[in-house]
Amino acid sequence: MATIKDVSKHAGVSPATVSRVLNGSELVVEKTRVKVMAAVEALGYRPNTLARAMASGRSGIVGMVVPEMCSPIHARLLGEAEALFRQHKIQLIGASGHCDPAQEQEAIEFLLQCRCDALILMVEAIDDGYLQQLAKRQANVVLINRTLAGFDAQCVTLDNVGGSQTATAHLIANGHQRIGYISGPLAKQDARDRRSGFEAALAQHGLTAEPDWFVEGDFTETGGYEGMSELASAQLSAIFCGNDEMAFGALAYCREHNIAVPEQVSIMGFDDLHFARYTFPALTTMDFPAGAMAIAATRHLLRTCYQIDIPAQPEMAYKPSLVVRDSVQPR
Amino acid sequence: MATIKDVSKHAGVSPATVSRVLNGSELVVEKTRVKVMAAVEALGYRPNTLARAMASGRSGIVGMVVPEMCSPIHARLLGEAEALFRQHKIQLIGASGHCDPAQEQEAIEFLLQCRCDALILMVEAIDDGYLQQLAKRQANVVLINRTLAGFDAQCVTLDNVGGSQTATAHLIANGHQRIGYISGPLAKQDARDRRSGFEAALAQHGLTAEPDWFVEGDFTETGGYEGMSELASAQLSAIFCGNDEMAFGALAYCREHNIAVPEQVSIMGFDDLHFARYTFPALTTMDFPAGAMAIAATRHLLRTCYQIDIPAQPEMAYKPSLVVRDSVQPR
DNA sequence: CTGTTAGCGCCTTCAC
DNA sequence: GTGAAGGCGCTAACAG
Repeated sequence: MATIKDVSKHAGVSPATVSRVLNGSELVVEKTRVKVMAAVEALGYRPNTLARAMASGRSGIVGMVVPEMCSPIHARLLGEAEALFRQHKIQLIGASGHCDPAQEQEAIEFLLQCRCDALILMVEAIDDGYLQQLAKRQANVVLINRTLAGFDAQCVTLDNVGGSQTATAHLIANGHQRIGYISGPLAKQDARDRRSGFEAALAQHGLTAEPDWFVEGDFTETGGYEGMSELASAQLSAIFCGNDEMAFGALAYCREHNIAVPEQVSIMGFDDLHFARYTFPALTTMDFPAGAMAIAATRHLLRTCYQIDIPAQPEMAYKPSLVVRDSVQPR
Repeated sequence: MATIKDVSKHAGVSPATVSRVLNGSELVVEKTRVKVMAAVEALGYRPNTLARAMASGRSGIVGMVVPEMCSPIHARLLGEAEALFRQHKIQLIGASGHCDPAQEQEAIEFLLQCRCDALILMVEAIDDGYLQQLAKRQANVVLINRTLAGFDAQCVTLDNVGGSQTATAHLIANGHQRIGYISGPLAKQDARDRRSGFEAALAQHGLTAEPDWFVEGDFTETGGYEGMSELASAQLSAIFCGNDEMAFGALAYCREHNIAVPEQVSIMGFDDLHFARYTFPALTTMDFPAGAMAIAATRHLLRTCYQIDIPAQPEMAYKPSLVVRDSVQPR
């Protein structure tokens, strides 16, 4: 593969000049630039990103850690960020943390070794202390769905508590009083937040959270299915699931056991996965604007780390909005 | 950030020795190794992947191009490959080609500039000539879902024709004779293959493909929905959709228009997306073993490119298998 | 076993 | 405007 030296020989100039042309320096006379470009064409030369990064101290690489690359919501985050970064010739590299502190840390260290210019982290298991240390080593860090003392400007957050309250209020407004809750794993902050929003809304309307109507799931369809099976005998009029995937599982359980949704029981999800509109009945849920959040994180970095001039300051705090479909009906 | 030189000074040895220790060379006496490791610890030293790549001519990076990072099947491919590569300390970087020749080429060039050791390509729009050229520049290329003359050993394929035949045969075995087909965009090879498998199976059973019962969709839910609307009046007893997403759309249409599935019309999908089991009725479909295929591609590269000793030669040619659920019933 | 010497391909001062 | 020289951090011969 041709190097900058080959090009310089072919064009009869010095490597430095080739470098200037390639980097758009204005200090090159038109005639030379043409000569150089011709040589580049002729040799099919491609600059070596690695060498460029070494010499300039800037890799043009951004690392991103998500819990699971193949979960729909995380894939969306990755996809949106990648597309936008690539428009600016920046490479996004993704790694998964699997909600495990060791694996999250390993992923981050891995990315750091690649000398990423910046990091976008959606990590849930790793402790604050580590992240605080990290911020000292690498200033360009954006956190998704997590807040950290002293880093407000670098956190793209979703108001899980508020979203959950809105959802619960919608249930209550529809006349539901006996509302069950299938939670995500309480080891996760967002699961805790969504739960507390639920309970806050209940309290606000003079209802109390019955421990028997609560089950801790795992954010998967299977967890939702099993959660529903535990709640089935409690004569509840509505079930709020901590995410859509569990709602899908709950719906599957109901169908298999001839529990009519929404006639016998209303079901509410959270996330508004693409698929939510294709369940039967179509799922009423809260919208998690993952795409917008990924773009916000990306734009923030484009501005602060790459000094690319993007008009407006991206919104960093997001609120889920209610998506009304068919799985919740008035009681 | 500490460099190998800092470590060598701190340990009182040469940089080369530090390098040896870090790379597990056996030519280092235990005492030195301990000294070095202590220095590494003390300084919190992390080798610079970029520099290492430059010096060794091996980046430890594999690039992967998929059509869309956020499509479920492609996210799965990425996720599985990433997980397996990372076990071997190899970084996978993903890019999306969006089924557009220019974008696919751009993605590949981008990856090439990062000096990836190998490439896993799921590209559909780019022409054979380009890939053949590419194979000359970079020997370690694995193609997913595409065959290329002279590169059989590096293609992980799915038998779309055969899978489609199996599916169609299942429909026919269930007494269906008036079978509609909602196809993927015929610009894509897999869409064409699936269609021709369908028609071959029809012919094999003495049936002919009615042009009026065929509609070209776009592999999305919306496309399936619209396709179904076109076919709704044709009195068909079964509809075969080119992929699950279109089947989801078709199911949605039926539900909205009170067409009972499978009583009035059976619906068959293709891919077996995770969600297929959560539709109503649960979707009968063909399994696209994306995870296994990603792992096959990864293992192939681990063997051929990284000389990592993995017991068995991975299977490179996959056949979809029938997944019977509830959306297809005997006529 | 360990240190020394060269680069890997590029960018970036500094002179000219 | 352009060229020469040095160095980014590391590995890979080659000596010893």
